[in-house]
Amino acid sequence: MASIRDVAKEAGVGVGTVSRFLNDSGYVSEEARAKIENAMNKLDYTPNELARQLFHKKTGIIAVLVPNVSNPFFSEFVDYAEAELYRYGFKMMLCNTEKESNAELEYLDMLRRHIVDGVITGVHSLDVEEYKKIHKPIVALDRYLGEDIPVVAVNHKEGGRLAAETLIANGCRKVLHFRGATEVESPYHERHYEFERVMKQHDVETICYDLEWNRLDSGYYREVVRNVFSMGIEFDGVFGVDRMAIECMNETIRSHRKVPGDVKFVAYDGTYITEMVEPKMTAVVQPIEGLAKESVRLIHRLVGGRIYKNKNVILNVELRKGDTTVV
Amino acid sequence: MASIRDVAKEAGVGVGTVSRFLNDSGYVSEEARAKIENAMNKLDYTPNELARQLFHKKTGIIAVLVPNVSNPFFSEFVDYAEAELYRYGFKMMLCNTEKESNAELEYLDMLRRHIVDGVITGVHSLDVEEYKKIHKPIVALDRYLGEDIPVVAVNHKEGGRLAAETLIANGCRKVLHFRGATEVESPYHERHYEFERVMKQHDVETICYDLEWNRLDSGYYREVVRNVFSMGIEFDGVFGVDRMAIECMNETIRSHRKVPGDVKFVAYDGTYITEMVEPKMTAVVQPIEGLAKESVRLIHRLVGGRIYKNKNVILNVELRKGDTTVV
DNA sequence: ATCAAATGTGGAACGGGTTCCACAAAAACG
DNA sequence: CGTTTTTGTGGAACCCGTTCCACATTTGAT
Repeated sequence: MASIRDVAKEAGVGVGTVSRFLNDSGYVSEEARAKIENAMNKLDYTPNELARQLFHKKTGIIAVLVPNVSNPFFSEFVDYAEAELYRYGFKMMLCNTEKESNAELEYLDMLRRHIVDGVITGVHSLDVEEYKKIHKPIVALDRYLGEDIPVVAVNHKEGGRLAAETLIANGCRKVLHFRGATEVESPYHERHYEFERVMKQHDVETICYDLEWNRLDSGYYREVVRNVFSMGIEFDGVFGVDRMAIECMNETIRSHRKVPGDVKFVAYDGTYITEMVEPKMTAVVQPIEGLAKESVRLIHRLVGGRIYKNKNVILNVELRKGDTTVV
Repeated sequence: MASIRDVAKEAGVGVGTVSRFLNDSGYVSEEARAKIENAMNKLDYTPNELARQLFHKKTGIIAVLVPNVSNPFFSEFVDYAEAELYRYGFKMMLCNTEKESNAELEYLDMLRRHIVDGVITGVHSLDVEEYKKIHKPIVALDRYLGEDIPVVAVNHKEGGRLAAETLIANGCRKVLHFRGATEVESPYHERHYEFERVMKQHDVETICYDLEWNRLDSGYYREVVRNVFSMGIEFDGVFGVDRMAIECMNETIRSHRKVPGDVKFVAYDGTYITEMVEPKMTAVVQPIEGLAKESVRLIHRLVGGRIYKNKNVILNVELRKGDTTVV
C-alpha cells in the first residue's frame, strides 16, 4: 500500500507538498498539482485515514447505544440519527447493550481509547456514577446522567395527560395502565405519574401493571397479556407502550371484544407499528426524528468543544388519533 | 493525555517494557510490573487505540450496509449481526444507504481508507463493477456482487414453492402476487419465478403487481394497496413481502372481507411484525439470525486473511403457519 | 530600484503504540 | 567452573499523515 512518501518520491516533490495538495491547504503550484495527481493515479494511492485520525485525535465516529435496535422506537431513532450524523460528516457505531451486561461499559470505554469522539446513549443499565467519571462528549436520550450530561427527551408529562384525557373523553371507567419499571430514574416515568393523577382527578379507576425493567422483547409482552387475561380482569381502556398496547389489543380481539366498541386503546410512542395494525392505534407520538436530530446536534457541539452544561432539550408530543378510540 | 512514554518515564523503565506489559507479550519482571502499574494509575493512563490501529492497520470495525434500519428485516439483521460481531471482538459501523445515492460508495471507500476492516452489504444500488474493483473483505447479503464476493442468502426458490403450495392447499384460485423489482440481479427473485411456476403448474391464476425498486417505505406499500383496491381486482389469496402483505390484509379487513375466510395471506420474510398483527400471518420465514451469524462468520474469515472464493452460504427457509391461512 | 508581501517548497518533528535488535544478568546444564 | 539458555531491558526505527519552520522565488507597491 502506497504511502504519502511514495507519492512524493514518484512525483518528485516533498511530502509536505503532497499533504497540502490533499488537504487543499497552503500553497501548491499548478505544476506540482499535476505531478502529484499523476503519481497518485499511478500508485493507486488512498490516504490512510488512521494516520490522520492519530494526528488529529479524532475519528469522526459517534457511538449510539441502544438496548436493542429491533425495538421499533430505537430502530427509528437509529435510522434518523444515522442520517443526521452523516449530514454532519460523522459515522455511526451502533451498540446494542441488551445482550451483555458490560457491553455498555465497554462501549463507553471507547471514548477514552479515542475510538469514538462521542456517545449518544439511550441506555440505562449502568450506574450514573460511571458516567460522571467520564469527561467526554455524551448525550443522553431520555435519561438523567448527572449535571454535565445534556438530556434530550419529550415532554412526558404532557404525554401522560394527553393519554389520560383521551381515554376519559372516550368514556372509559376502568383503565388498564401498563407502567415501565419505576426503579430506574428516567424522564419517561413522568407520563405514568401524570396519567394516574389525571385519572384520579376524574374518578376513573386504573389498574396498574408494573412491567419488569429492561424487558423489551415481544415474548415478554405476550406473557404479560396472557397473565392479565387469565386473571379475568375487566377493563374498557388501555394505556401502554406501543407493543404492549398492540399485544393487548390483539388478545382483546381474539377474545371477541370489539375495538374500539368495548375497549379503547391509547399507545405510547407512536412508532410505525401503531399504524400497521388494524384498527390503527390512537397514540401519543414521540417526535423520534426530532429526538435524533437534537441528539446529533448536541453531540456535534460537544465534540466541537463548546461546553453545554444542562442544555437539555425537551420536545413536544402529539396525539395521533387512530381507530382504537372514538374521539 | 498521558502517553506510553510518560508512563515509562514515571515508572523508570523503557517504553518497550511498558508495551510488553500492556500486551502481555515477552518478558516483564514482577518488579517492573509493579512500577508500571503504579505509574499507570498515577497518570490515569489509557492506551490510545488509534496509534495501535495505525500500526496494525486494523480497526476491528466492520461496516454493515443496509438500505434502512427501520425496515424490520434489516433491523433484526442488524441486531443479530451486532451481537455476533461483538462476540468476535468486532465493532459495528452502521450505514443506511437509502437516504443518499452515493452513501454506499462512500462507505465502501472506508475500506480503502482503512477505517473499517470489512463490509457486510445488504444493499444493491451500486454497480457491481464498483465492488469488483475492491479487493478487500466484503460479504454480500442476498446479492450477487461477482465471483470473489461470497453471498449469504436463503433458498428463495424453496420459499417461493412453499408459499405457492400453501395458497394452493388453501384452495385459492386467483392470487395477488406482489413482486420486487426484477431489474436488479438478486437471489431473492427466485422466489417469484418459482411461485409463478408452481401456480401455473396447478392452473391457479396469478395477478402480478411489480413493485418499484428500492421503495421500502410503508407509505409506498399503502399507496400500492389503495391502487389495487381502487382497480376493483378480485382475489382470494395474496403473496408478498411482510409489510406489503400486512397492508393488503388491513385493507381487506377494512373492506369487510374475512381473513382467512375470503382471502388467504402468505407473507415473505416472517419478521416479528407478522406475529404482531391480528390474525397472525402465515409466513415463509427467513432465518435472519442465521443469515447474520453466517455473514459475520464469513467476514471474520476474510478479515483473518483466509481467502474464500465462492464460498456462498445458502440457508433454509421454513413455513410458519399463522391464522391467515386455514391449512 | 527597493522592500514588503505573497507564493511555493522540502523536510524534520510529531502523534502514540509496536516490534525488533543488541545487550546484560540470571538460571540451568554439563 | 564454563557455557548455553532463559529472562529481562532499553531504545531506535517504524506505521503514515500533518504541521510548522526555514528558505527561495515571484509579484506588487512605492
